[in-house]
Amino acid sequence: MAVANIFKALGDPVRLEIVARLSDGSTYTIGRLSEDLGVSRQGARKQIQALVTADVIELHPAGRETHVSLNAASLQEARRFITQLEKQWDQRLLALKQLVEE
Amino acid sequence: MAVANIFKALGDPVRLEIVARLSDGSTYTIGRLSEDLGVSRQGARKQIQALVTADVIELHPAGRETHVSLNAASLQEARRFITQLEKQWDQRLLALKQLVEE
DNA sequence: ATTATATGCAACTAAATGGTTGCATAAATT
DNA sequence: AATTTATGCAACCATTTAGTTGCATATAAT
Repeated sequence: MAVANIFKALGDPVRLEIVARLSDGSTYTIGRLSEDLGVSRQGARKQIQALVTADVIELHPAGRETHVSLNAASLQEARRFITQLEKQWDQRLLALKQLVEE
Repeated sequence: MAVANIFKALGDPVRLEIVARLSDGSTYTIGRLSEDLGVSRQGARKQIQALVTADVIELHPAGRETHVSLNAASLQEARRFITQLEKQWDQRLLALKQLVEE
């Protein structure tokens, strides 16, 4: 289950906050992004790295700073997975309803 | 970020498999559900408990067995969260595109 | 009553996780 | 050239996690 890695990456308050910030499309440097997360810069950096490893965000070095951006494809994959589960669920409910109405 | 707990619950292969099975709407006992997951019954039971704690599934005791069912509301919450992020992302892309076209 | 089944509970282990601090270094600024 | 800034790397620590095994217990079947 490759998508489990994406969910896992989203399953931490600090990492989810990072992703939420990036989803506004702005460009952040690692330093900027690390502010106000309630952890040290290096603590934030580790979570950023976790998101990179899970392919949820990307790093783009530029001079002495590094820009961070979202990989929207991962979000999409996660959403599609859930949508698929919900679809099965809804179909089951429909089948049950029809059974009762007979 | 309450939704982080749901993502965390989905962020493990065994747990995600459990959720995927339950999404077909069938009723499983804990024992049935624990089969073929590649871990011991107690190992599976711990993951089931983790999903219960995260409010992703529910247990319904019945005699000597316990039935397990999905809480579709949690899935929906997770999906809606991602959808919201994607929305912001898409709006940003649109704004950038318009900027270029000027 | 005995046996089989479904489940629960507890102790234990190894590895992963989330966080820290300290120091190093490359790039930009003065 | 000296300083400031942005970042990286490594060691360390406490807690959580994912898994195990062993034993207990309540319900159902024979």
